[in-house]
Amino acid sequence: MTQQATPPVTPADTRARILDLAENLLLERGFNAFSYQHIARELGMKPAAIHYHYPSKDDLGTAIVARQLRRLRKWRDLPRVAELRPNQQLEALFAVYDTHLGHDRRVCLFGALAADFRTLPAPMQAELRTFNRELTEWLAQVLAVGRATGTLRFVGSPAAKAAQVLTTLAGALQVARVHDETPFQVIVGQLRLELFAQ
Amino acid sequence: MTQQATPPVTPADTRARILDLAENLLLERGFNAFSYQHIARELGMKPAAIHYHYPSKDDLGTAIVARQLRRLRKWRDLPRVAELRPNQQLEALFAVYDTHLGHDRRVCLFGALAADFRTLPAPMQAELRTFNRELTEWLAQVLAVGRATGTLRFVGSPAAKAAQVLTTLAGALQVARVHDETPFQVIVGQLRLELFAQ
DNA sequence: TTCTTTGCTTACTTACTAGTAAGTAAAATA
DNA sequence: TATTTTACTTACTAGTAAGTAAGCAAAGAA
Repeated sequence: MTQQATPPVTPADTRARILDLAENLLLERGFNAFSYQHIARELGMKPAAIHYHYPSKDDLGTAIVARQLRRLRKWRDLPRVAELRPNQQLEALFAVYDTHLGHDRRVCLFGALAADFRTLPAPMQAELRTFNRELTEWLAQVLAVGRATGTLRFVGSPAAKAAQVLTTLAGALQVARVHDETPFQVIVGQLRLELFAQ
Repeated sequence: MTQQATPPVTPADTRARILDLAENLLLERGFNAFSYQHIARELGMKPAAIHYHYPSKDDLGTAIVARQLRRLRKWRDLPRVAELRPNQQLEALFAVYDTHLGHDRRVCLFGALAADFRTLPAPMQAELRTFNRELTEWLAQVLAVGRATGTLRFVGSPAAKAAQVLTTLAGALQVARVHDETPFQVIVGQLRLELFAQ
């Protein structure tokens, strides 16, 4: 076997890889069901090495949510997304949730943390609240414009509809985990049927 | 202080009280965030006493879900529920979820277990699948009759709508936990607005 | 070239986890 | 009344959790 030309793992890489692995474990098993040992083993390191980068599990958990919040803001403001018409923006949102299915039926961040919410460190709770609030506000705006321009259809206030749709999407990924992909597709199909005009 | 005339705690009581406490802890903190010690402390007993009644945590967890399944079947078949008209049956379902809010914003069984699903013992997973399936089938029937008799209104298949509504309700309790009661009321209000004809 | 910082490992502590085995007092049964 | 069963406690095992402190090799900076 000749030596593999794998690029060297820089310190910054390690920090990011820890965060990636932790996020994966969080979305697959929940915050209280993964440990520094799980991460360390997959990285071929010792648990203490993880503590070097993220001193406490609180820090690590908070970093995961903070990164997702940064990603949300970035995604939302991407020209590719921001310049779409409302019905296409909604379809783009569905696509994000659909992606989770492909990744071993991972639930979304909110769905992963809501049940264990009271056992989470306070900064993590705060970040998750902000995450959910900003996402809901964004969707409410999308829905409002969509209805005004005739590409989307619903009754009630955009804010209420946005809260309902996001809640349904988070729940749909959970149902997919418990059963299989089918109920997720059925539920999102129902959302499409109701929301898209014509 | 004169002696209190508290009724004696019978063995059967203890078993039920353990199950009650465990269910409470499960719905408040998640399956992986409570231990036999938590239960024992609140009962004024030693953890080993809990093992006497429920040898393993798997047994205890499975017993919780099995009891909820029995309760669902009992509730569903209650004359007080079974003899209602579909729109009233739906309102009765909403009332059950509303009750959770009053109990310290407990999430529902499904919402409590879905995220950690992969870390659950197999028998617990099986019971939860049955629970969710039976509840969905019941609601699908309610919706089908409701639409046929003109008291409920929706597009698409009753099965798809039932899956969507239940998913939304489970998610709404999770949102209530992360924020406060308001989003739950908003979401259920939206469901009422859409489902109840006129 | 020396000094400092970085990114770890080794070795450890404290606390908690599920679970077991043996003993015991009281109640139920024969 | 003697025996067994019930419902525990005490005392333990073995494993895992988060977290810390000290040491160390390599890289970077002075």
